Amino acid sequence: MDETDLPRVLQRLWGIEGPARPGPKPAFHLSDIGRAAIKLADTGGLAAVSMSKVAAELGFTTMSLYRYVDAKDDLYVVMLDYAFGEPPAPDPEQGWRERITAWAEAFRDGLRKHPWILQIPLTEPPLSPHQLAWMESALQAFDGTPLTPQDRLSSMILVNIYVRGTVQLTSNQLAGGDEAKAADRLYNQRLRMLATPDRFPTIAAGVNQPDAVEDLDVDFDAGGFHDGLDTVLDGIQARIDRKS
Amino acid sequence: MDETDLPRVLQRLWGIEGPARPGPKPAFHLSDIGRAAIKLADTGGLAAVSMSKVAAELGFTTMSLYRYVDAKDDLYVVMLDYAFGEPPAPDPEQGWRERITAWAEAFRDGLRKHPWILQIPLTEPPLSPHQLAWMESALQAFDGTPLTPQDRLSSMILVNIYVRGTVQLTSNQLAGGDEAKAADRLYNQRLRMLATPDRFPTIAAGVNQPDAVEDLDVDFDAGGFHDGLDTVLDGIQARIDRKS
DNA sequence: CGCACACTGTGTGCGCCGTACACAGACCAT
DNA sequence: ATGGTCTGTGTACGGCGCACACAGTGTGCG
Repeated sequence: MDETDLPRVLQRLWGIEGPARPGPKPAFHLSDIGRAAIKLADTGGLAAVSMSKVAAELGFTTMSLYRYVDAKDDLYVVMLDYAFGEPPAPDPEQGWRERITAWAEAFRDGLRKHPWILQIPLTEPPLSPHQLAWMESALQAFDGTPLTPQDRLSSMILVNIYVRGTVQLTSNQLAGGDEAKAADRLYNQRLRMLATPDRFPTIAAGVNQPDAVEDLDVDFDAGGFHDGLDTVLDGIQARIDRKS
Repeated sequence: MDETDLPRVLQRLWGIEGPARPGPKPAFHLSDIGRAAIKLADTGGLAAVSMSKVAAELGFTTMSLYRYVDAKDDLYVVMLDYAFGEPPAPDPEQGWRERITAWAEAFRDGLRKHPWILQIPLTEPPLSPHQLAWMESALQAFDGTPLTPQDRLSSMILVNIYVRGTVQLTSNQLAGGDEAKAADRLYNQRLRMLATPDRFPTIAAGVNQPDAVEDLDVDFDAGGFHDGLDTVLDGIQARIDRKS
């Protein structure tokens, strides 16, 4: 029940600080670490984030970071919290479907902007300030529906999972346009070669059909994201209908 | 178009081997590497899988692995392929919904058995033999529906994403029963502490309501998995209804 | 007012990682 | 038989996360 049972990083992220203490004042702040690490990850991927690189970015030594962060995993927590920033405010004049769609788009945009987020192994449920803010924002989208709090939570998780999954599938080749199209063509070509009709009849039928030129993945970048999202939302709609 | 444009690991996984060549015979096989690595990962997580550990498990030197695998990432490909094994055969007497449900359960069980799978950063679309077999199995579940091949692919991806997401959320605390319940209680307790009603009214309302004892995550272990899956399938059902 | 001491950032060093590269021996095509 | 290629091995390098000892700093207490 005491707030001290929180991990130290979370305490610091929430601004829960003990009273003034003896010793020199800290030379920088957790947010500096977060900013530096995010900058590195945005340009070089998560692999480019190391304690020494972050420290060098700040102009300090590697070990100095450990005064702010207990371990590398804590650094990830900090990065996640600062990378998301503030969620969009739900528009009370819209329906739940438009609201959660807007939330999903904002979430997707955030993940596209910081693709390394999906490489971070998620070990704990979200508890940092901005993560809770996004959670709150998603839950508010279901205001006015007959869904129970538990239902709203499940629905939010469903949309969350959907966005994470689709972005992960499409962000493999992060460059848009031509490069993605080429990768897609290569994949279909390889599928056509490997998925022989005897062992993989359905795949072969899908990939060899003459009407659609190319399949898979890339479509999620265009309208595919909304198509899939609509499918998920249709499922939630069915749950709503059942309640009322 | 030539099969040689495949990555070497995939060639080997598919059994595409060149003709007999001079030089000593290989002392072991890709499958040995896969088995050893999976054994290590099952007991110690993905972090316990290193080139040297896998080599030691086989009784060879670290560098010998590089005769079979070009880099660490290739090792992951091998592990994935052998970890999944053969997918369940779709029962032709069942409807699409039961078939895809059975597939999702089998997939979930596989992920639960090898939790490290979700820690592997997926960099390429699936092309290994067993992965294609699972893909084929899922697509066959939609036989008899009016869905186009593209629709079936999207639907499969949707279910795939759902299973991956839910298992990832629940496998944080892998031990079942008491431990998971304790972690859930702790999480709710922390939420209650941090999600103040002024800034997080909806979260607070959900977590403070008196009727349900605890929320989140754990429910996915029990019936929650099927609830969420049914929601997704309801969405696919809506798509089917629209087609016919 | 001064001082004890908790706390700051620093330096050194350890063990582990992935893997590049040179090498000696094993084996098949000729 | 033998040439050439592939095998597994040994050594080495740079980078990683982090434990630990250290000197300097600044506050609260006597």
